[in-house]
Amino acid sequence: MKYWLMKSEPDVYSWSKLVAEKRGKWDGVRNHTAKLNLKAMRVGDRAFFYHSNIGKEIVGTMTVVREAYPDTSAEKGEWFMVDVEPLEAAKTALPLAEIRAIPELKDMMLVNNSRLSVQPVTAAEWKAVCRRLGVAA
DNA sequence: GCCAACGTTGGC
DNA sequence: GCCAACGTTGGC
Repeated sequence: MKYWLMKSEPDVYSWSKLVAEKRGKWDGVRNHTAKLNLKAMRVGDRAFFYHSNIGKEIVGTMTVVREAYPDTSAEKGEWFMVDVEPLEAAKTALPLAEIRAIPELKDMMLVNNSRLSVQPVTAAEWKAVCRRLGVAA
């Protein structure tokens, strides 16, 4: 099983929206590196939901329920989307500023390449973040 | 195929 | 609202 972090601006698509829908379509990714990460996802992989711009914090965990298929929102080009389901809401959201301050998380891509919207997370990072969120790893 | 100019993302 | 970092576009 692999671990990921996926970003969304909450006024576009938020954690609460995903929870309300129970199953969400992660579309709109228009970056090739992010696309490669989407295509590498397998059913059962875990992902953090990160609110960019507003909040700037990790708010919950998700699982991948459908692997990459053509993004229906793309007008041109070959883009992909996956389906996800929420697993657990963070008891305490973990803000970017705190992530930066935690030594074992300072190498997260979120810290060093904040613009990549779909990024891999190591098993160690997954565990450390889950502990801080107060959710099962 | 290089690189300058421009646009976008996203933290501050 | 500003600006740095990164991607993309387009002229050569």
